[in-house]
Formats: sequence, structure tokens, C-alpha cells
Amino acid sequence: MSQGSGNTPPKRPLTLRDVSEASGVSEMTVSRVLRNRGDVSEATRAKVLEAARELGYVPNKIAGALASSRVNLVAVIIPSMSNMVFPEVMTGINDVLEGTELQAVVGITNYKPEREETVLYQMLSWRPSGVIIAGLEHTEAAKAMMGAAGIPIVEIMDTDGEAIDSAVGISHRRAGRKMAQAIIDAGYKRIGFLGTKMPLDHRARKRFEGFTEVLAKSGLEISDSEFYSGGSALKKGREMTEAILKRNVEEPLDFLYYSNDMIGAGGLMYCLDNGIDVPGDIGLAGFNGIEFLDGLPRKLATMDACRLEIGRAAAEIIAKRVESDGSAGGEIITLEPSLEIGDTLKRKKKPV
Amino acid sequence: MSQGSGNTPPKRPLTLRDVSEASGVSEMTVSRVLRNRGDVSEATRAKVLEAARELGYVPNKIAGALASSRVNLVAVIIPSMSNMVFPEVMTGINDVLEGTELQAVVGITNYKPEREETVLYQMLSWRPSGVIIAGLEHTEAAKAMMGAAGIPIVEIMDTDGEAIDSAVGISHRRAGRKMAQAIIDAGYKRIGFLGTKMPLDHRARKRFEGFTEVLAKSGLEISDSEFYSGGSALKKGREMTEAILKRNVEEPLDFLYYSNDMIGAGGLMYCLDNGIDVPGDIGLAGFNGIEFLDGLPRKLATMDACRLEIGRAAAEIIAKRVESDGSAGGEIITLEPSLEIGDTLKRKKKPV
DNA sequence: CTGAAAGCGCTAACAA
DNA sequence: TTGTTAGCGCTTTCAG
Repeated sequence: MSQGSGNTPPKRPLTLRDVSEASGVSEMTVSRVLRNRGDVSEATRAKVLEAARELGYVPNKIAGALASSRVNLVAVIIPSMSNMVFPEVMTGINDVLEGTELQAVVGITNYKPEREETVLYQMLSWRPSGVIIAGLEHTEAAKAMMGAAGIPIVEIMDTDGEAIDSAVGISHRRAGRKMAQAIIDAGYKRIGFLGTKMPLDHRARKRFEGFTEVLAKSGLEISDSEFYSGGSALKKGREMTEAILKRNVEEPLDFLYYSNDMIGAGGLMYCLDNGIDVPGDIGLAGFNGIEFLDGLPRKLATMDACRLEIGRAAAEIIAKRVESDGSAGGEIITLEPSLEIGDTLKRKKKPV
Repeated sequence: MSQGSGNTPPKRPLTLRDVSEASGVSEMTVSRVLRNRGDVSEATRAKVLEAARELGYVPNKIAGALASSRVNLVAVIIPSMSNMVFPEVMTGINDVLEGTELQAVVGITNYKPEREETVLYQMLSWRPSGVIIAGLEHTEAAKAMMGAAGIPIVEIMDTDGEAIDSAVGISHRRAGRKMAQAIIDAGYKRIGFLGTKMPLDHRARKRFEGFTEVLAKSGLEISDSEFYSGGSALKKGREMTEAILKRNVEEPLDFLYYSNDMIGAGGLMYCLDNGIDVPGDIGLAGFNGIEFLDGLPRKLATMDACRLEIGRAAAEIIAKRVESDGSAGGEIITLEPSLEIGDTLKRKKKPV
């Protein structure tokens, strides 16, 4: 029962002192019991636990944190929650943190640098034990804050650039290059690109750069492109695919590279619905390796972004450093994005 | 610049006192400036702001919260982040909270009551301004904690039951009934049910109960059912659909009711791939109204769970109560789930 | 408009 | 094994 089962429950939140009085044990010892710290006799321990339970006492971490300057929070700052990639990163982070005292606190930036700065400031003001933040690009002020925070900072997703402290991710340039090479090797030549209207999505930009760079080396370039924003990605994928194909009937495209799997899946459906031979007439590829591709009629070629693994590794870096009391310096972990050929990136029937 | 541009940066975090000394203004006045509280002359204000910026000072909310017993955190406790429904609820919550001082902090329970209890306890120990928690079913201890917390508690998603304080959601029983009625009205008779192996998903259970209840009134019952857990829901939807259809060739099923849209979409794809006439031979329906259904070859019938709206309304209840200083009692908001007929729940060609 | 004093509820450090 | 004494960094309150 809570708040003294029977008495009029006092509306003031319970304190350690209340438990101390109810159990006849000093506040300090109560505190020890509640934190499993130091040696306490089994008898006192039982008395205290009983009193705390009986009262319905919930410790005040605010006070505890102030007194001990220890805060078991990890700030996680990500651009969005709505595109399937970050929830999976979160899952990886939580998997690891569940085994520790640490708790993730999430802030969303909507891909806006100023918003990121604000969110970071807010979170740092809670003096978390560490920060996990998406991307390597931040405002000067944000970088300064992180540099001065004196806690482990892990920048995730991307390793193409300078990290403040630690980083875990893949090289998106490399991912773009690798996909371009696979497409070229399969004999495709007239390549269309379909992506999001997101000048601030640096990772998509880097993939694009790597992609075009390799094409250029083979004397190729993007034949046409199409961008979208908002709405159901699957539907947009369909619409964009229709648009780009209809626009290029004279010299038809033979490959479409999508900046994410969801629009890629939409494109795949469009092609299947319209009797277009995939990958004979046209090849397709997306990016991310999201699980639901598994249920499509054909498996879309994609490149795994290692989301779960990134979350795990980032959380581990924080956990390790917290445990080791802040010693140990920054580490950079570059994961290798693996190409998944699927059914939509096979050599054309008649390579030119 | 941070930490005194040029000097060796002190590794101790900056305090108000540092800003006070750097600006020659009392701590109290510095505090006023930084919080935009009370009247401060423009001159002092400028001096303080300058000093704070120059030092790279980030306030310590732990100390602030302890002193003022005001914490701008809202605890949000949900079962999962990985099935598209809760991220959308989160979006609704954030939409509203962005316009306030409040910040959401998320905890994940994985549909486990004990885990929910732990997470709740952890979060309450930060003395948040409010709690938004999924569902009406909680352990006794969890209910006691929430009852005694003295802050607004909003239970979301479901309104079939007793709320501790406030609630926002739909009646899942009603959603189940409504779908059953629509299916019966369309003339379907041999109905299969496909769902998740989740004894603790009370909302799915309630939908199922409402569903079978209405069937019973028409002298019908579920002809067969199939359950899954884990893995790609889209793929599982395919597999389960194949299994249930192959199991019932003698007396074929003419309708499949899925407990969520993702497996429903998988089922739809299976049918289309195998030349099964939807909704002629067989009708299909899911649950949730997730946006991505828009891109499928046929639009799956579903029932909108009002996720965004639930998030918004819940956040508004908290915001309003925090603003009104805790007065105003609990309120229950029951949203109406709307049936979306789509292309897969039309009357059969030849109603029996 | 500005400042001084007194805690908020807990824990570190030391003493018994 | 248990208790005592000081704060943690800020805000409240009240006095200039």
C-alpha cells in the first residue's frame, strides 16, 4: 500500500527522512540500504525495506544526482523517429543499456541544426553520463558544448569526417561507391537517382557523392533524378518511379538507385504492377537493409546500414567509459556496409 | 568560445558562481537573467549574457530542479518502438510538447508488466511533471505508484477499462465489433483470424473479443486462426496466409482478419502473387491505418487507431494541467476508430 | 532593480 | 555496522 495505508495520504512527496522515521534507522543507513551500498545488517536492511515498501517511497534522483554528481542518463540525439532506421538504432542502444545502470533519453531534431543545438543544450543541462548523437555535422556552438562537456560523446551513423570524441558508423561515401561499382559491374549504363529533398541529410549527400564519383570514373553520370518530401514513402516511390520512367522513353533508363528502401520498394511495386521486367529491363537498388524487404515479391537490392550494430557499439563505448570512470580516449569504429544483391541487381540479359 | 577561450579549460563543470564572478553580478541576478525572471536592467542583463556565452556556461537543471521542485520532464512509457504505431504516437506528443517547456522522456517495456513497473519507478524517481503510459492494465504496484505520485497520469491507446486519472484512446472492443459488422454486412462467412502471439497485448485481445462477440450474434465464429511472433511482419503475413489457406481447401475461408496492417499487407501480397481474387474470392482487413498501406497495389481495409491524435491529446492534457498548476481533474477522451474500406472489403460477387 | 541567507533531498567523508 | 556533518548548484524568500 502506498502513503501509509489508512491514514490520509500526505500530498507532499515522501523523503528519505520519512522512511528513516518510520523505520527508526538513520537517513544515511536508509540511503545505504536503498542503494545496496556498504555493509548493513540483515535486520536493519529488512526493517528499512519494509518501511519503504509500506510507505510507497520512491527515491528522488534529482537530489541524489546533485549530491553525488552522478547521473545515469545517456542523451541520444537523432533526427527523426519516423523512418524505421532510428528506431532500430534505439533498439541496439537499449539492448546494451538494459544491462547497465544507464538510461537513454531521446531528443529529436527533425534534421534541423538549430533544433539540434537546442536539444543538445537542454540535455546537457541534465548533466548526462554521455551523449550519442547522429552525424558528424553540427553547429559550431554544438561542437563547443560537446567538446567542453567532459563526458563521452559518440557520433553515430557516419564516419566520413572528424569526430569530436568517438564515432561509430559506416562510410556513406564508401556505401555509395560500392553500390555504383556493383551496378556498373552488372552492366547497367543509364542510371536514374531517386531521393529525398533534404539538403541537410549529410549522409544521403555523401552516398550520392560517392556514387557519382565512381560512375564518373567509368565515364558515366546520372541520367536523370527525382526528389520528394513528405507523405508515404512507399507511395512516393511509386509516383517518382512512374514520373522518371515516363520522362525517359526515348532513351530508357536501365537502373534506378533509391536513397532509401521504402521508396525503392514503392518503385519495385510500380515496376511489377506495370509488367516491367526487373532486373531484366531495369535494375533497382535501395539503401538501409530494412527488415520488411523480406516480404516483398522480389527482394530489393540494398546496402545494409548496420543500424542495430551501430546502436550497440555506441552504447558500449559509453558504458565502458562510465565504468572505467571516464578514462580511455575516443575510438572510431567503422563498420562495413554489406551489399545485398537481392533479386533486382543481377546482370542484364544482354550486357552491351 | 567555451571554457574561457585561451586559458587552460578547467575540467570542473561551470557553475552560476563562475558566471557571477566573470560578470561581477550576484549569482541571484545571474540566475534571474538566465531564466528571464523578474526585472533586470538591460545593462546587467547584457553583461551576464555575454559572460555566460563567453564561458560556455550550461545551467545545471539537476540543481535547479531540486531547488524549485519543478521538473519539465514528461515520462512516456510504451511497450515498443519497433512496430510503427508508437513512433507515431511519439510524434503527436512531441508536436504538442515542442510548444511548451516540457520534454518527453521515453521508456520501453517490451510488453512486460514487470519491466513496466521498473521503468515507471525509474522515471518517477526523476519527479517528472506528468506520465503518459500505454494501456490500462498495470501491476498493482505500478497503479499504486501512479496513484500516489501526485502528478497527472494519462493512460493512452485504450479506453476499455478503469483509468487511474486521465485516458485518451479508442475502444478496441468497439473497433473489433465494428470490423466484424462490416465483414458480416459484406456477406463474408468463413472468417480466419491472424495475429501475434502476445498474451499481454491487451488491446489486441480486446479487439479480438469484440470481434468474436459480434460474429456470435450472427451465429458465426472464427473458422481458423494463426499466430506468429518475431521476424519481419510482412514476411510472416505471407507465410501465415499461405498456411491458413492451404489448411482450409475443403471449405475455403472467404475472409482474413489480421491483427495489424503489416501482416495484413503481407497477406495481401501473398494473395496477389498467387492469383487469388481479392476481395472476390477472399476479403482482407488489418488494423492501424498505417500510412504505408497507401503504396500497396490494393488498399488494405483497416481501422484507424488515431495514433497521432492520441499522442497530441495526451500531451495536451499534461500541458494544460502543468500550466493550471495541477488543478483540474482527470478526463477521459474516447476517439472513434474509423473504418477504411479500402479495396479488400467489398461485397462478394455472389453473396450467399 | 539587486543581493544575502536558507534550504531543496540526498550522498561523500569521516567519526564512532 | 551505524551515525554525523557538510555540502552538491541552484532558487525561494525576504530585505535592501
